[in-house]
Amino acid sequence: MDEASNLSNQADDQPAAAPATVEEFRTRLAEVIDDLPRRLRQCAEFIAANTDRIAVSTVAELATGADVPPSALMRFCQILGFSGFSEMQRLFREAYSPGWPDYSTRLKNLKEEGAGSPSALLAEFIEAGRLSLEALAKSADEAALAKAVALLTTAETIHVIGLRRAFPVATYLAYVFEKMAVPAMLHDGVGKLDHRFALRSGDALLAITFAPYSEETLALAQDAKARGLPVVGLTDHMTSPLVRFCDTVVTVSEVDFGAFRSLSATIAMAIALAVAVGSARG
Amino acid sequence: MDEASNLSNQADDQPAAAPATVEEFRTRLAEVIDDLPRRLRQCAEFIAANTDRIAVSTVAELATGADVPPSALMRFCQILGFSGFSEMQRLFREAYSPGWPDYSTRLKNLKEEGAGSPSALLAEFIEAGRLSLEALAKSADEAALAKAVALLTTAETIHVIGLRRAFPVATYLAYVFEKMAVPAMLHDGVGKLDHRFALRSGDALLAITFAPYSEETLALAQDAKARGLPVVGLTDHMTSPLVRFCDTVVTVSEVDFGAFRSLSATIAMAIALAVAVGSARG
DNA sequence: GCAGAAATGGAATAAAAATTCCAAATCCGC
DNA sequence: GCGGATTTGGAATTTTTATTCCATTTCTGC
Repeated sequence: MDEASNLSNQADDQPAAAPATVEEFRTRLAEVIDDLPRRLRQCAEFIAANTDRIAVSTVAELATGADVPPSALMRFCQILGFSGFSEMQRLFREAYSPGWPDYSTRLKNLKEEGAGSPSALLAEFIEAGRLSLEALAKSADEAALAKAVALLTTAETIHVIGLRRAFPVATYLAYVFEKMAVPAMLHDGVGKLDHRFALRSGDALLAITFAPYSEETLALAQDAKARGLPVVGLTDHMTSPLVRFCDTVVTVSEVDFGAFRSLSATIAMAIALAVAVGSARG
Repeated sequence: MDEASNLSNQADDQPAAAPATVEEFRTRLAEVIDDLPRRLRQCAEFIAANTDRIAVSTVAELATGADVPPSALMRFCQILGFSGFSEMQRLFREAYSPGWPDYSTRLKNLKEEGAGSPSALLAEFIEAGRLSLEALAKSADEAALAKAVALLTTAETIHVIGLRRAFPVATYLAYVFEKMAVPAMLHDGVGKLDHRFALRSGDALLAITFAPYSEETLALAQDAKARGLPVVGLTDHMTSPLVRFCDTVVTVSEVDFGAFRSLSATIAMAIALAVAVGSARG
């Protein structure tokens, strides 16, 4: 085929499937950006840095911004698989979510529904989650996190335990490890089996517990410690009883609303830990 | 002055100052909405409820949405003080701020700071969580949430299902229901038992799934629906396959970073739902 | 530095959108 | 229910915007 002889690996010899989501769009953009001629790369770079303006701009405006003629921008849209600019813009217009009314106004509105209404509760939990995340951003102990990653990276199997309120965190960790092909075992307490003998030399334990601390979690951590296995703790405070069984402790404090916590910060910390371990293991 | 004798207090006798900010716009809208003839009021109401779409829609689209002819919408823009629709749209296009993060820039920064450093990852997940929570605050559908609460409040036993990525959410819901003494059953898929016959008349199902949607969750929802039980869905998009089996759907979209999502917004929504149901049941 | 291929800029054209205008319908005070 | 004023719907018009096309320039391999 003669059309196949031009350029190298991208889509001008195929029917060209247009990205259907913003995510696909970004992937496609990243794929092509490196082997694009000068003007088209200018388009790509400008678009990558101003994706948010596609929905509300005209071809001419974007072309001016990228400092290219409109026709170059049109060609760029087609290379990405769209029939033209309009089709690309439609994607962003549909995906668009408004930047206003701004967050605090909207929270106020939600709360005005009346105390105890579902909307008001939602607003409270959103707020609690956000405060927790902000607190974590300020207080995270980078050294402890780095050490935890190091310990878990060299482990053969990672054992994860977290019960009651910590259980969702443990299950999410198990999910992420699974996806990243890291050997991991979730200790879920089904059938009151503690599976303590599944912890073998060379393994490590990642224990998660918050006040009021679970007996079972503490017991497993103690056992692992006694057998000389590395133990990483994820808990709420340095005074937690878990601390004394751990080689490294990562603390996360959640702002709670009523009797329940949002878990936002805890989960953010947990994924960061898991993904860092997954990447380090290759 | 004869022009001054028509209508009462609004601007058709003045040179008509167009609102210069979104806030002024809202004030003006509130001022005029009450003494507007039928069609124009329809415009005003639709615009008030969909202000966020002005920046990304055409006259025809908005007119269709408000169920008025385009000319009515034009007149409406002029009553508000704009020369026409375009001028009004410009206000919103300029005020617009992006609803999604600028990934390419961020990913670049991350690479420069040393890819996958645990702290950098943590910062990313914190940011993703924060954005998700803000997006939830802006986009939450209060009516759907209220309806979901109502359905679950009258149910005898609440059945909760959510697998894979949704599993942490399901377990947290189960935990909250347990703490609030709400009869609930978590369908966890242990032993590949689907426990579908545990759903009895008078019960309700709360199904949680995100793309790529779990077969098992969809199957259970379908089964419940077929048997006439109320089904509440918690999913990522109105186009989710779960939607067609549900009586009410609550959607939450998470900003993801890399392949993983923070779950912050989803969990905030889930707790709000659970606590609202728990309180309503007394 | 030459031939062929690819890329580019800008003018021409097509498509889509906004805006105006006016005849018909509706409302309102008497 | 009559006459004047207001409101309405939709077709016609104008303006803006997207898209195509092609002559000119710039690369690339020899």
